[in-house]
Amino acid sequence: MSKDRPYSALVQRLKTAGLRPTRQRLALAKLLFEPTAGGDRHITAEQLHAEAVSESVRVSLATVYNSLHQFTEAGLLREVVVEPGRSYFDTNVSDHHHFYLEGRGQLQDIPGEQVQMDSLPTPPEGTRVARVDVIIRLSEDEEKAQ
Amino acid sequence: MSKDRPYSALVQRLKTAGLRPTRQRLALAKLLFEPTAGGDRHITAEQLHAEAVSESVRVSLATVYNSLHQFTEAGLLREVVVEPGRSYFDTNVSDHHHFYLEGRGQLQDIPGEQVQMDSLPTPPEGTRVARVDVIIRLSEDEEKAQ
DNA sequence: ATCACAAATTAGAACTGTTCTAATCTGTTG
DNA sequence: CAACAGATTAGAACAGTTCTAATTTGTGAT
Repeated sequence: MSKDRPYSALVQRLKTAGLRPTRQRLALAKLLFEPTAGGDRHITAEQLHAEAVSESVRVSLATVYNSLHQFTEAGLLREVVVEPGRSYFDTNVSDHHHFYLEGRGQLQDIPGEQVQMDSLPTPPEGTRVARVDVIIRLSEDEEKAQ
Repeated sequence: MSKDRPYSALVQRLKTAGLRPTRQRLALAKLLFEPTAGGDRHITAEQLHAEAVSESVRVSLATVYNSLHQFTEAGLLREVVVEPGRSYFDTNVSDHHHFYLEGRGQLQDIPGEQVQMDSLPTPPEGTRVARVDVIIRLSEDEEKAQ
């Protein structure tokens, strides 16, 4: 009875998204949405899989990919593309943008308000804006001068 | 004598970039920077290779990749990442941003002035801004309503 | 509880775009 | 035109992701 109490919020979240709360999805959701050290996460499929394995959650890489895409479709995650051949998934689905630290392959949220753009151009005929991505690419600052 | 006259500008451009003007590089540069129907290009390595082959330019895919990267390093091209597992190369290296038509995988330039952002956030300690990428993702507009 | 079935998971193969390797060829300089 | 660094090449290798077909699991009805 008390055994599955702590999961009930996540179970609900999955059900609402139309996803059966399986052992694997639950475990992944827990890793994604209940990080020990609070804050939003930016994680790749392989990282998440490694994390799951290291916490003795038995789940295949294929399921990690499936789940990440399902969560994304359900609006629980957002996919961020910053380098070719690797997708990041962001647990922060609110309106915001990113710093990307090129050397480290590290993403960091920028709160939405901190990037304001006036005058978005009007999209071409027959299209509408689906999303605006702003990526501020950072380099490690070698020069400590001044 | 007059035979290689038309190439001299490109030859010069390659030399200036520290690249030997080989047959392959010259042919690729021609395809990239002298498009028949003017305007800037957004092209992937495989597209460029296909184009070269279809114009009977004998060049390997490896060389296309090498050249694209060398051109990029030399500042003749700019790499644009909009979807995982595929890199686009943009012949427009001036300060500007992009529309990306998701369905078609098509990129389109937005002149720099048309996207103005006030208040760029200050980058984290020890880093500096290398570049700012703005990608306006578009969907095909199904609804013609109103 | 148990059944029946759709849905989910799985291992591993397959696939895609890219990079690497080691052999061959080519542009440049003297 | 010789010599050699630099460039090109085919094909293998690689990384990340998706697919496939067999197996397992969650759910709703009984």
